Amino acid sequence: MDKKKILIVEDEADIRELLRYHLEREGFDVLEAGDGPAGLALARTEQPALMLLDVMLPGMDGFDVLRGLATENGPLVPVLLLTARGEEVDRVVGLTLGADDYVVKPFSVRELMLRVKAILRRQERARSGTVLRHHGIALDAERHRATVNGESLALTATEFRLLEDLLRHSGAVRTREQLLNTVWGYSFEGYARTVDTHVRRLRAKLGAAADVVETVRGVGYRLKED
Amino acid sequence: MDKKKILIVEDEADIRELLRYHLEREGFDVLEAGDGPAGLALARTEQPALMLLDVMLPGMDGFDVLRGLATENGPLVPVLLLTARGEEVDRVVGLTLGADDYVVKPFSVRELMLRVKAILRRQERARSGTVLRHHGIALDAERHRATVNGESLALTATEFRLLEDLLRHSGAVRTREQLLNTVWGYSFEGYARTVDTHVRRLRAKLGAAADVVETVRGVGYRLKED
DNA sequence: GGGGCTTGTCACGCTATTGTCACATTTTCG
DNA sequence: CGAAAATGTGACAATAGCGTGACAAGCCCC
Repeated sequence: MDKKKILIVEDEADIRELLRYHLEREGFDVLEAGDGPAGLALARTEQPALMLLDVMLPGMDGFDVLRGLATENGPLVPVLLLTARGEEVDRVVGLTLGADDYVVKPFSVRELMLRVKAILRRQERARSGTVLRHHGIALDAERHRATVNGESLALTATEFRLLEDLLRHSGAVRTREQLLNTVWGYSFEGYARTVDTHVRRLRAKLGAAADVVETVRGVGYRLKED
Repeated sequence: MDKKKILIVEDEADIRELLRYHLEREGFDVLEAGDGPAGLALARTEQPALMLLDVMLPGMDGFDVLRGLATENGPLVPVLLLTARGEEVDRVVGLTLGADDYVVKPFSVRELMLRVKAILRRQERARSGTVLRHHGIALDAERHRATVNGESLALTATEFRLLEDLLRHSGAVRTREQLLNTVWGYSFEGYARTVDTHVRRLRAKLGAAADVVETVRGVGYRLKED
């Protein structure tokens, strides 16, 4: 549940490979389908966060897939269309059918990634309130501001993300592994006890509220329950 | 600075000439581009009040230009599309991509002028009263004017959009990625630290208010809270 | 064609941040 | 009680991140 799933529906294996490579580098979980029916099935069962859908598919084409995903309020899954240059008709039908965006082949991978992230961010924004609170601690992710009983904390970027993760799971124990994955990122290859040091620094800055961050011996850390 | 700038992107010189003549007669400042890339460049640097964009361009077509202007909140510049007769499909895509209106070729000059003025009026109305204020900084998006404590700032187009974005999200941290997406557009392929340079230039021009633009180390930039 | 303006990139230098280690302290459990 | 395991602590060297000055390319206007 940590990594977001992205589904690629595309008949050319080279392109799937290319996309998979870049998406995984960005930390996404990648699913692939080589034709329409397989894509539809995966979209239904896996409920990916986004689907990259080629329009030109043998047999069942991209639009058919889009129609298959249709519900009363748009497709079941957000869709980014991959269309061929000059096929203006494609763009129209696609957007009419509820696709979120499209890119024209041959596309710039960089731009594609930006659009993917923009769609996901839009999705995210729609459902997250921004201020997390717990035991006198308040953290506003958007403003990047954290306070204890109203007093502002001067946290570094890493400390901030650490506190944010703990707050998002307040009450639950977070293992060092989990913290490394979410706070430092999956690609971080380092000593698990680095976490300890940052917890210490965080506690120091929390001052009076330092004991809100509890150590669960043999497991990890958590925020004190109510 | 009084006259509004209008950019024409059109490959046929006759039509450019015709449009220029009538637009100047109406008191507009006219810029011209004969192809997509030149048009994009001018739109970015000159920030015209409106762009007349031909859909059928050799090489990079009108839609590509529109997409090049795309940011997270619509095109960088208002666009009126010039499409060929009967290509209704075009206009759907265009409007979906954020164009404000379209005119079918061959068009009546009179009608075109009316539409141009209509868009500008709409823009005016939508943006009037949209004076963003924060810590002594005032930014009037409509007239492209920014002041600090009443004193006018001589900002370039990019600096202006940067300040505008920060003001629209005042207090919130904007990452370099986000700034690149909204200020420069998705199709910008460049160095993230370009942002730093523009922040520096902006700060220099802000003079005494320079410290209103805060650096959030490891994250991005934001405007100081109240 | 030249001068001025804007823009994007780069290299350099400085500093806060960061990851790691060695050692101290606490807890667990035989 | 004492050893082993787990965590806290202080120190430190490397470096990531940022500010700054400089510069070349592109474009306008004259």
